[in-house]
Amino acid sequence: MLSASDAGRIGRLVLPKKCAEAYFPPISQPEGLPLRVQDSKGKEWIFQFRFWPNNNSRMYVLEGVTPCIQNMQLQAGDTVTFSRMEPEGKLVMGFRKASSTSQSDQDNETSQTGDGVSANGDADLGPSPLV
DNA sequence: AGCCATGCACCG
DNA sequence: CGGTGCATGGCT
Repeated sequence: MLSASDAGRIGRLVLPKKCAEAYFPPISQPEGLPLRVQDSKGKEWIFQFRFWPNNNSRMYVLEGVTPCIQNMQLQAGDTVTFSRMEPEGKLVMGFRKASSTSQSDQDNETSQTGDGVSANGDADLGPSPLV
């Protein structure tokens, strides 16, 4: 879910650590990687996926999200979802409006391979290995 | 004890 | 003066 700072004009979106390490490629350098993500309209966005050192851990952040957020008219409280299409590894994104009164559910139904998320055989091994 | 949202200091 | 990168505080 987008926070005020996520939706603000800073252009940075803080990513939950668990989500980042589960659905995005592992990165060992703070600069991270440029990610190509496709939305439900087929439009493609490029985000810089990186992290900041925080305490003894990391804070994962998506940079360059402002054009996407503006194009989708997202605001704080709205929910953004990411999924990985296997085996392509293609990233797709969807969003759900926070307006509880008007159920503007979008959900991304690309109906491509139909495989939502998997290809993760190391579920119960603990934290993802780094470097 | 750790995470995450945000404040903020330093650097251009 | 604005942004990046980080630290801190609130909260779980």
